Amino acid sequence: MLYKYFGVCMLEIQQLRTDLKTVSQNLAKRGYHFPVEKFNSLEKNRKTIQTHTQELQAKRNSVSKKIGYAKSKGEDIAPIMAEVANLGDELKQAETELEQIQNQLKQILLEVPNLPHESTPDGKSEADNQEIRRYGEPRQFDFAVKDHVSLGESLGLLDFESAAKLSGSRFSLMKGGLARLHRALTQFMMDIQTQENGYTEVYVPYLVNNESLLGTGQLPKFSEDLFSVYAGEKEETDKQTPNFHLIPTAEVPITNMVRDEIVALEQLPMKFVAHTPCFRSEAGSYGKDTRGLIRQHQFDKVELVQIVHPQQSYKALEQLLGDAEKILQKLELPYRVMALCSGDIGFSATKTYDIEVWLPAQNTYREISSCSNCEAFQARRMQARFRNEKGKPELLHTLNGSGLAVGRTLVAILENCQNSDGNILIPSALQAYMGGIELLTSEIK
RNA sequence: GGAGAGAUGGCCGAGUGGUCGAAGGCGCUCCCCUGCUAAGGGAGUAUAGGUAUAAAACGCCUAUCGAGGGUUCGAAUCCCUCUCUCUCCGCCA
Repeated sequence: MLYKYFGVCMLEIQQLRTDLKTVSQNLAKRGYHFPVEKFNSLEKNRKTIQTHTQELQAKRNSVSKKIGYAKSKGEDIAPIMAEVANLGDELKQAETELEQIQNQLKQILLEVPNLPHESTPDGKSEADNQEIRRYGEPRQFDFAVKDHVSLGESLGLLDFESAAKLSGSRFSLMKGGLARLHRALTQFMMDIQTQENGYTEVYVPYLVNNESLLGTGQLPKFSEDLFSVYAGEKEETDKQTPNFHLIPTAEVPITNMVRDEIVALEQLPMKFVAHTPCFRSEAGSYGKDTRGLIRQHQFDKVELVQIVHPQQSYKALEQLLGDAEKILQKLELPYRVMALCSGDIGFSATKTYDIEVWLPAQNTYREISSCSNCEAFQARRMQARFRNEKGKPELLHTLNGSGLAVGRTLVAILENCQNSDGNILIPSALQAYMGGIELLTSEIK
């Protein structure tokens, strides 16, 4: 296991060793400063210690073989034994040293984000993201628009007070037609993705272990964003390490399906969709989107994951994006597609498109989906491979995207489809999922 | 929760202290043979890391038989802990 660690780093360890300059320059584009000096000195040490350790191991192995051989011939083994008298201690010390240094390297490498793809625009923040296209025209209202909170509350269908009583801030409680609309939306999204876009529906665990989160890149760096779960009654002192974490996105369980697997070429591409709740601590977002359903500790999402041949991943990204867009098109909600800049893409991504839906009450577009190609970044961490054309194991490429965030879609429907009387016109694509109801009012059970 | 059984390469499966990285089979690749088809013969076929190199191939070395520790000159094999799977009993939506 000692030598397995480099499998978990972000890049080929070879690339880091031979072309560190380019790598750190690329990382700088996304605002990450690779600790070059520290890495180099650790690497130098690693090299010396590893060589030394392996020499000692080789010696031990050859001497042990000699002993076995001599013994089988009935020869005296005492002189050979003397030869290796203190080899054991020396070896153990070297192995320990090596392990320590490997661990230090591993710690550094696990926190290194993915390299931005060449097509990812350079930039520092959200402000530098590039608009790719727009769909639909924001509707012109001849009355003062309400935001989704006032709409929901005045209909008596959205109850933040109860949610706060039950759980606290950043939770919500929906009733009647609104709760049904929420359910209808998820069904609608799932049906489109499975029946029209070719995704296979999966039902996944909502509690996952550390390895899974390490695999997709949420750990070790972003543990403060997660909710932890400690099973059963435990002593306080045991509570250091959680048994599970609640998933922040279904990307984690779905993508990890291929962790430590070698899949057959014919199985590619793999396309999965799941509807799950997502749980995020939203640490560090104090004061941001405090009103309404936009930023919650718990929200539902329909998640798309593709596991593909490396040569296909950018084509797959465009396809995945289109699959997510289709939902908004069918719901007739105006949106735009943004290419995130190097400073704004997520830890595991090389390239990310955000879909932003029009919210009239905020008079702006807000993120409703994020579609990313992670190339081999997650696959390397997960040791997720396929057997390529030459029969050799090769790292897969993984992609994920929301198709869509259900709560935010609900917000968009409320705000975009509101009438002057505060009732909501249900998009025609959803009416079948609402038992034919066309207008959302306070009356619906 | 109680009692038992198990985890070995892409797959199946042998292996209870020494030249075992692992028999045999299946699958796969290449070659030969056979006028098709089927069958047969031969060779090859794990992964990762290190070393060397401009880079690679070959070679050499190291690690890996669920995971982690221990015993030993030497562990797939013995001991301990954990995880997972299976069977039976109990409990349970």
